[in-house]
Amino acid sequence: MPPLRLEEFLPYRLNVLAATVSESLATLYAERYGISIPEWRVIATLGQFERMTGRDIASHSRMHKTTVSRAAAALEAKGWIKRETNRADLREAFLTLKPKGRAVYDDLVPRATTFADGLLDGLDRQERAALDRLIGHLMQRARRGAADPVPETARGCRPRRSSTRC
Amino acid sequence: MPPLRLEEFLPYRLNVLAATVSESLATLYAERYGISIPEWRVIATLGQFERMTGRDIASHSRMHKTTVSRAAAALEAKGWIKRETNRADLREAFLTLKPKGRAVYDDLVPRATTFADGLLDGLDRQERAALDRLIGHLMQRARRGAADPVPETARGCRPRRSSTRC
DNA sequence: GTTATCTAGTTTCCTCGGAAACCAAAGTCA
DNA sequence: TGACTTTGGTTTCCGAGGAAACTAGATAAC
Repeated sequence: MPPLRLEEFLPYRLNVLAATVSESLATLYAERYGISIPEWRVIATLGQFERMTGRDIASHSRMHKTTVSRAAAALEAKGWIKRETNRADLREAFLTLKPKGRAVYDDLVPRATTFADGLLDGLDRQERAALDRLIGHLMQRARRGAADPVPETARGCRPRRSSTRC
Repeated sequence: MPPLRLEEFLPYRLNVLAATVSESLATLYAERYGISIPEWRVIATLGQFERMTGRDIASHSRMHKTTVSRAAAALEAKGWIKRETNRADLREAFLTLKPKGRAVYDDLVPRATTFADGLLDGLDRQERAALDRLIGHLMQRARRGAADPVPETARGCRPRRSSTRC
């Protein structure tokens, strides 16, 4: 049996890549405003949609609801976002950016965009399109549990854990 | 200024992709042997190189040395790996798989390979080659700090943290 | 040779964030 | 109406792992 070469193993490579990119990008958020990535994601989501409940932010940004809850609490404490209880459903609250939060968003977005552009630098249109499609493809496969033959009954409560993946 | 669409933001997509893939794959390791990903990486590295020091495992698998230390301790406690102090340098120890560890490796490798193949399923040769090159390209750009114009002096001690990235 | 620096590896401390429990408000069904 | 369930959100608890401190051995400088 040929040994597995870890450095060529796709899940491993994807993970190292994502970690490297994130590490580099997190520096940008952290060193300018001292915000965490969950906080950035909440800001980014609110910047994009104006007004959202925690539940919707969680589903759109693919974060755990507790993560969103904590990030939102931190942002509210800083006075960057506003929380308004929904009169029609008292369980939930609409979150919106306050001017200070909007200012942070407006400052970070071009930097984030520049960063992402830097990653793509040197790739032509076809390659960028290919990247786009490939990520979509892999995402879809990964979501379907890839090659796992696990019956439906065993699904639905995957163990979540670990930041160092693969 | 156009708002940033988080779901199209490359670092975010890479991170969600890596997280999804890892989550799915981690199930495979965990449900068969109850091992963590750091443990898997140590096993995979030793399966590939036979005999390595903790330092080398850390650098090859891109894990923090404390993570390797703990994973190795756990594997040693299970009797899956053997630790032999290097007589020529008493600080370090060579790690090797013991038969039980080798058996786990031999069982997991084909499953991991099948999983990775499942991700690539439906892609032709060109697309697979493109994926390979694109990951390499992005990796290289990300490592160079992408588009950050930060002077050299400020580098070298990036803040590390957070598993939910971007 | 002795002192200072460096390095492999472990341990301690602390933060992050997921799981599970929990709370309060809806929704459902009799 | 009242029990049971479901859902948005928070809190409590705990495990993972990075930072920093530490140990012990190696290397360099003098």
